[in-house]
Order: sequence, then C-alpha cells, then structure tokens
Amino acid sequence: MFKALDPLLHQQLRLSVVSLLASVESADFNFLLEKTEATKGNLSVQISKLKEAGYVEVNKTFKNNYPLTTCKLTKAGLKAFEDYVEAIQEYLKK
Amino acid sequence: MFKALDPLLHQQLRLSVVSLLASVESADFNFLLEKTEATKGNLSVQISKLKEAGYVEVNKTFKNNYPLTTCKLTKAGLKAFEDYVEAIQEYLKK
DNA sequence: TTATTTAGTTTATTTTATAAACTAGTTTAC
DNA sequence: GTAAACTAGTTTATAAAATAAACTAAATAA
Repeated sequence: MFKALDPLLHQQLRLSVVSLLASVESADFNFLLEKTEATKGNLSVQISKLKEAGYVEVNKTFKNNYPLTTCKLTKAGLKAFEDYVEAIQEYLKK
Repeated sequence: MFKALDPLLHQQLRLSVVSLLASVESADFNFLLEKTEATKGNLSVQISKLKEAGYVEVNKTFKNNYPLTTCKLTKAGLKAFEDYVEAIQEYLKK
C-alpha cells in the first residue's frame, strides 16, 4: 500500500538540509543554520548522519582564519531525496 | 523558511492511518492493520495517540461476538492532515 | 590579558517507535 | 467439557532517535 519512507530523510531537520542542498551547488554550516533555524548541536549531528549515509559530502576548510564546513549533496543523496519525494506523495493524497 | 511539521503526523504509521481515514467514512482496526502492514501493538499505540490528540474518534463495539474497533477522522484530524500536506510540500521542492 | 565571539563537536537527557509479551474472550476439535 | 488454537486487541520493555546543553579550540576585541 504505502512504500516505506527512508528514515534518514523522514526527519524534519535532515529533510530540510537535503532539500536546501538539492537546490544549491553547496552550502556552508552557517547557511544551513540560518535557513533551518536549528541549534548548532542538532545541525552538526544531523549533518554527520547524512554524511555517514553517503547522502552528503562534507568539506572542512578555513576561511578568514575560522573553520568552514561546506556540504554538498551526493548523487546518492539526490537519488534518495527524489525517491523520498515520490514515496511520500502517496501518503499525501486524500 | 520551512514550516514546522506536526510531529504527530510526521511519523509513517500515523500518517498512513490518517491518510487512509481521510478517504473513507470510517475504518476498523483490521482494515488499518492490513493496509498498513503494521504490527497490532504498534497500530494500537499509534491509534491511541491520534485519539488522544483529537485527530481520530475511536468506537469500540462488538461484531459476531468479537470486539470491533472503528476509527474515524475528526474534523480537527482532517484539518491537521491538510495543514501537514501543505507544510511538507515546501520541503519536497528542489 | 581576560572576555567575547566564531565555529563547530560531544554527550547527556528526553522522547519516540516498535515488537514482544500479555489480556480477555471465542471457536473448534477431541 | 475441556484443551488448543484463534480473534482482537492492549500494555510494557527495549532500542533507537531527536534535541539541547555543555564543551572544545581557536580568533578577535576590549
């Protein structure tokens, strides 16, 4: 009846992050922080999970002497997002 | 940026139940059990939560000597479902 | 030089989800 | 008539997840 929803994406903050990353080439930690209005701790944890799953590529560099964490959706991440979007549509029909 | 997703509906089994109830007048426990392929325990718990939230009306009767639990989406439940559908659409855009 | 800010991470706590175990009764088979 | 199996659930114990608070480490400002 209903297809299973990828538990990694079926979570508000992670879905927000992936959704944001789907529409930009890449985004840094602070961009995601502002857009999602999450706490830093929560964002950090959720990015780690997305990275661990291979959905997001994380790059750590420095900018103006400060650490800069940049995230980019991987091909697998985009595919998972697209699959999720298709799957949840079934649930949203009346 | 993103609207908050009603945590009660942002869960696969509860969303399945509400989605199903949105398209029928009412449904009994076994119907929901078959359609969702959940375990009885899990379904029981999630129906209780939906009831507690006022999203679902639960009626317990007997049919052929066996207990029969019937569920019906309330007006508040339908509204919450519609709001949820609208809210999550924002997350699903690329 | 000490206080504040930036940019995060780690960890502790609470909440949630889930399945296993249980309840209560019914039907069937012997 | 009684033991075994089945129906229709609920309760509870456990595992997993989500989240914020506390922490790290370095840079800048006062």
